[in-house]
Amino acid sequence: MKEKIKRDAVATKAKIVNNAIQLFSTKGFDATSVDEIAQACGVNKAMIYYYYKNKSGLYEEVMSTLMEWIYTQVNNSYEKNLHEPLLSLKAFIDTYTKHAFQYPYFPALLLRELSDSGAHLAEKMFSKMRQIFRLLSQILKEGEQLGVFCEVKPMMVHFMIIGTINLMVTTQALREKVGESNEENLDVCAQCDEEEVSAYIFDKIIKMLKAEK
Amino acid sequence: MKEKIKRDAVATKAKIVNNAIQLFSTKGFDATSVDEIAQACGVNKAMIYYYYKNKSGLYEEVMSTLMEWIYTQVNNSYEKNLHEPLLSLKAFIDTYTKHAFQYPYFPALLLRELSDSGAHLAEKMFSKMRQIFRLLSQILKEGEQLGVFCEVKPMMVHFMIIGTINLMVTTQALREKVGESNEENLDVCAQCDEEEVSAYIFDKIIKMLKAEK
DNA sequence: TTACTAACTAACCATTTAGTTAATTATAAA
DNA sequence: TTTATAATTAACTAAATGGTTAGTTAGTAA
Repeated sequence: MKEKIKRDAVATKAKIVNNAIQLFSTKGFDATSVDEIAQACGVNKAMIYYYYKNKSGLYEEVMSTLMEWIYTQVNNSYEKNLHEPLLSLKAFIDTYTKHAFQYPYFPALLLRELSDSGAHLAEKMFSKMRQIFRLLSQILKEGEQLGVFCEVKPMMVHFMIIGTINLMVTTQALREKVGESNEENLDVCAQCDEEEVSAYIFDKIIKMLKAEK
Repeated sequence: MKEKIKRDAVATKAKIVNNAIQLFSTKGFDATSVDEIAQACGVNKAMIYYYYKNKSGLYEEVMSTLMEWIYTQVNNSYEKNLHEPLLSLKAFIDTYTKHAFQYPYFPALLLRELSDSGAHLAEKMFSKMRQIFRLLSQILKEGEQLGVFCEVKPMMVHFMIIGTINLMVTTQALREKVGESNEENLDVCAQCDEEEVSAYIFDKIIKMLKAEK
């Protein structure tokens, strides 16, 4: 039988990325030290430099991976609802929301990167972003051609969707806290879960997209 | 006559905050060093610790100041358009957009703070955020009562507005770059300026808010 | 003129961090 | 079994950073 594996390059590398995803997407780039990542996955720090050029290299890998995941999921659900703009759009919003709730720090991370004009942003990930946007554009165009949607700026609609999700996800913990004390009658949607957020956004975006007769 | 002032505590403190605003809102918290701030305003580093408890203390001051500014401006334009939901909303969006374009890194900074559940967030600033939200809620409620707007979740509408602005501002440089090369026929709104962004968002939000008959 | 205080400086310290290196061990091919 | 190489480690460096401190001026009130 196979001896117990003491060395496994593939596994080690995977451990590094996974822990890096966890840490970067929880604390951000600067606040996460390489030592910390190494310790988190019980691997010597030098191993990180063995598998990746440097901290930024690892970071790029992390961001690319996360983006790749979104894209794959969004694309899958798109292909399941070909030429059905309403369903496609619903799936798009659902998928993005789900992913955002799973990695709540990702929006902040992304925004940070964008603020630097993509200075440290891997082109690989950058192109994935464009692909996602292209997909939504496609959905909107089809809807328009079928007379279901009115003419819009896809970029704006895209940002309305993911911008709202970003904020809902990011502020969730905060809103829950405020919701508890429930001072005044301010409704901060403290109880809103993933499905509700997704459904509400879809509902409002649809209203916005409704073709004028 | 008065001799030339060689020491001016008020001016020095002001210099520190102003440069800190500039740097923090351009590079973020971690990427900005205290030495850097001191150098930027030609003041000895120790002075920063003389006037502020520590780096975080200065940061809190900066964030509070920025929030205060938005609130004041938003509130002013609100009071100029009392009981005119449409005008109030327009002013709200205009003001927020203007501020965001002026401090393009602020959205990222804010999102970062929110991600930490406001761990490092000064309560002072936190309450300003709630005040801004309360103001929008008020506008929406009035619109509803006057039969101009339909019933909505203010929190969601709020996030749709500022979430979109955030992303438009943050990605501006990037979109301009992509717009130049203009590969494919993707419209990334590369030419959109402050006014256009503001107007488009207003237009779409209004459509979303239109009362059903 | 003296005494006092607020404003300011230069130098330093302790700690953290990204990144390196030289040595060591496991593994698989010869 | 030997050997080459891929994987791994401990220990290190150099630079940067937040924060401190001892001491110095400039302004002011008695």
